[in-house]
Amino acid sequence: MEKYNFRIIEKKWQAFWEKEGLFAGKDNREKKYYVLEMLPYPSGRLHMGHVRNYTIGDVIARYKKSLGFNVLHPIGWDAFGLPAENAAIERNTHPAHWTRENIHAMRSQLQSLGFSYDWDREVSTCDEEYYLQEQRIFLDFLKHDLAYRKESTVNWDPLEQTVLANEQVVDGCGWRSGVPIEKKKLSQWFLKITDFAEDLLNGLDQLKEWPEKVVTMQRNWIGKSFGANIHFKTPDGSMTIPIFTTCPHTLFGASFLVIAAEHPVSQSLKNKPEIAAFIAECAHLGTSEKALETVEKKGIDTGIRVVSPFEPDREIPVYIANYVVADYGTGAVFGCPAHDARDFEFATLYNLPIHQVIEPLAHESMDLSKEAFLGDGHMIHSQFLNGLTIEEAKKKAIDQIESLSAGHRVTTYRLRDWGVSRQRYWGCPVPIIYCDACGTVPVPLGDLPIRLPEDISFDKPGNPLVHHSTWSKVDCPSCGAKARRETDTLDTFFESSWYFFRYCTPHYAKGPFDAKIADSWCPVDQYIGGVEHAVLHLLYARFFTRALKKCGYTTIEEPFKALMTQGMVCHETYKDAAGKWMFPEDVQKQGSNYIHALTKDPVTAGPSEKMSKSKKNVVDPEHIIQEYGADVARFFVMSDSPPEKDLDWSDAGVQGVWRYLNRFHQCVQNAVSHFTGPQPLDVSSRKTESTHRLIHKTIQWVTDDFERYHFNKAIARIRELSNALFALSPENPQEIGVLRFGLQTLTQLLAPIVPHVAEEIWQEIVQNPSKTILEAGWPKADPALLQEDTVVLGVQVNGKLRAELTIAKDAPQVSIEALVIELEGVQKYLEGATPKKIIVIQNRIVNVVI
RNA sequence: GCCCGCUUGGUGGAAUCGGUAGACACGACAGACUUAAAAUCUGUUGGCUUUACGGCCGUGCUGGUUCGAGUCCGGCAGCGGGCACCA
Repeated sequence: MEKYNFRIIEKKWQAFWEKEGLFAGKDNREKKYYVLEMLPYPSGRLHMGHVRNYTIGDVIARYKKSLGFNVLHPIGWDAFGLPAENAAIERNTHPAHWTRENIHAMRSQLQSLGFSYDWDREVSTCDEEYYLQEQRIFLDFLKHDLAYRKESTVNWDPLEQTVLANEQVVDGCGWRSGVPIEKKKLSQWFLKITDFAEDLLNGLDQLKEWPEKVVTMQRNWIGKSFGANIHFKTPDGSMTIPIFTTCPHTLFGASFLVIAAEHPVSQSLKNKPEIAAFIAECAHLGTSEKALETVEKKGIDTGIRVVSPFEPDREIPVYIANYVVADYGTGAVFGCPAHDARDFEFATLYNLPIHQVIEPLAHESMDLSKEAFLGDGHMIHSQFLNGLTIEEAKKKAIDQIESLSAGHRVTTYRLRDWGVSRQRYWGCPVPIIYCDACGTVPVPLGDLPIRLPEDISFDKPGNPLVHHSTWSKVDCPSCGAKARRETDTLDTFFESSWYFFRYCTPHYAKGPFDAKIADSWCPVDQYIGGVEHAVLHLLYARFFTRALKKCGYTTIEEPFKALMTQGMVCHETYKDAAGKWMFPEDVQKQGSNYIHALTKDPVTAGPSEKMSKSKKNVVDPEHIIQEYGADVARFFVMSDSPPEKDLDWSDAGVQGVWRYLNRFHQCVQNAVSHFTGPQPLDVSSRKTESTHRLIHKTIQWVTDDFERYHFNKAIARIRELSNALFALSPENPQEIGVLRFGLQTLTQLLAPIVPHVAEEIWQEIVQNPSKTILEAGWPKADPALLQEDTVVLGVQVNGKLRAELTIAKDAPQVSIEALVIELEGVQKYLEGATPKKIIVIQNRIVNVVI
């Protein structure tokens, strides 16, 4: 078989589409459709995860275009960030240079995959054009009381004199220095996302086209909870420690109080050496919640004793503990070991009493010598709460606390304000000036953008902006005195929180975007990206949209109407005889064993895992495109798994796709020479009649599957139709009409997935068409041909399949019952008896119960 | 640790509403073509059992609801994602 020349075809059509401007989104037109894939970080080269993400988006974009939508499908670069600085340090290059080279390489890779991007809208967040607008947004947030400054804790590497990301903290030590980290308080910029906590929570109900799991994760992240602030006092009443709890009903089970190391009471005891040492030890834990929660529980008795408002005579100890979150609630909680797992662990460690206050319901089991009881039940050993359910007891306990003036009910959110300050060079500078006389002064709009200096060095530890000899030295815009610039830059999530608006008017200079045009395109109709962004990026973008609305930039509230979270791309892992990871391309398969391609030594294959550089189980998209072409790569990533599930990369599967596309191409080559003049559909034979029906059914199935994004199923249907069409003979005059119609339809159904070869074949079948295949529209199924007049029913006896019955569609129940008991397969089990019951489900199944 | 998912043949997956488990593909095996190989084409392919017809078992494990469970409910195990400075 002659292979089709993808090298020529793909280049040819990519050039044609670009010349014709086929994929330019046209502003202010009806029937808009905005499809967007998550903003990529320019890490250097495209990986398979990108290929999958962008192919899904492109298939949707092309499908919608063929349905006649005015599609907006832009792309850009999340170009600020930590990896550029790491590269600068490790390879002695400049972050800007490294980033721009990466963008250049990745752009040409994207182009070689034939994605239908409107390249005129490309944006890079590190471009002055972009971050100028970002500084403007920041100043507006400041004006509208959405940005403020406060102290917060960071991971500090004492050797490198740098702030570390949680990712850079390994086992409590700096990843480069290996020195135990410390917590350090810094004054930083925050955005008031908590102002919108309730609104962000309520908005989730409108997101009907988001995966339920993402909505749930966001709901839990916002973490609205009802509870109480309760004042514990020292017996002499000289000191009060307020605590927050969502379990006020277990107050009679309290046997200790735990406070965070950062709590003012803890800090006030630093003069005691053992307490100071413990606080210092807690500081090595860093700021990540995971570290706090998984650390071995540890505490130290402060010597302070307090009493609960309900039991003024029972003193309980106050401990400083390493597992208390300082920023949540009041940084202090009471411990009820009988009914909280963490408190139980702590109490067991320090021999603190365990008071049961909930009596389990009959079916629940409890063993307080082994673990806390967390189930449902009724209150006991709790004076006025005895006998109540948990819910009743919560309410009554808080009422009582309020009447004693010992606290009050509160609604809290787990959500904290968003810290956007980063002590790094490669980010958007915060447009603020500090003046000794005037304080914090916003940079006047006319002075924007605050550009990053180019002459920087990473020789010294810390932020190069701080070390720069002149950059931060400015005159105060307000009084003219000597002042200094803010040297912090913005979190890169800031850039990705509004880029989808910028795409609407990517070169707009008067503001972040033209409100009228942006509102006509937004919200994004379909957003596609990794589930790892389920909370942070997506929540920040939802917050930003509300904040921008508050500042008058938009009328939109929810940025993303529908969301799809695609799975990861995985590959088998390989290790050589020495146990070192190996690239798949260096491994050969020999029978059922694997060997080293060069040395022929045996190789052990491990489980399929997410492709990662560290395990070397990566396949470079570039190689696939070189060897098989973009269409094959696109087809494979769409065919093997549903988009939201993980995809296993398989070289054999790729070859299978290559064979299929060649068969398809060959079939068309064999047929086109017979396409002469008008060739009416001849459906007089059984074969052509059933194939004709199959064509229409396939249109229907594929359309339904595309609408639901079940691309792998759509492709299975396409394959089935292909198998039927490849079996027809172009030499047979009776079959040629159906074959021609079938191939034409097949090409249209394939066009969103394999656009290059489809466009080429379209030319050959339609012969000098005036439109591209997408402009020719999407095929429509004839409803009359979708109906079948007979159905095959499964016949069960006691739930087990024993026979089949072919019968007219919608046949009446009585006639089915009569026919079914006569069937040989049923008679065999009936043995002359009458069935107890016959259950008939129309057009599906019959169950004979005996 | 907490929150959220996932688990179906040798492999990826299909089964849309509780109704015939395994569509479609990969791999494997057999055959055709070929001096031969590659490529291509045709056929078989969940497991056990039976000469055959057939029978039994089977959707991570376990218990339940139902005429009927991959699908619903309870418990358990394994794997993955997120946990606020990676993006």
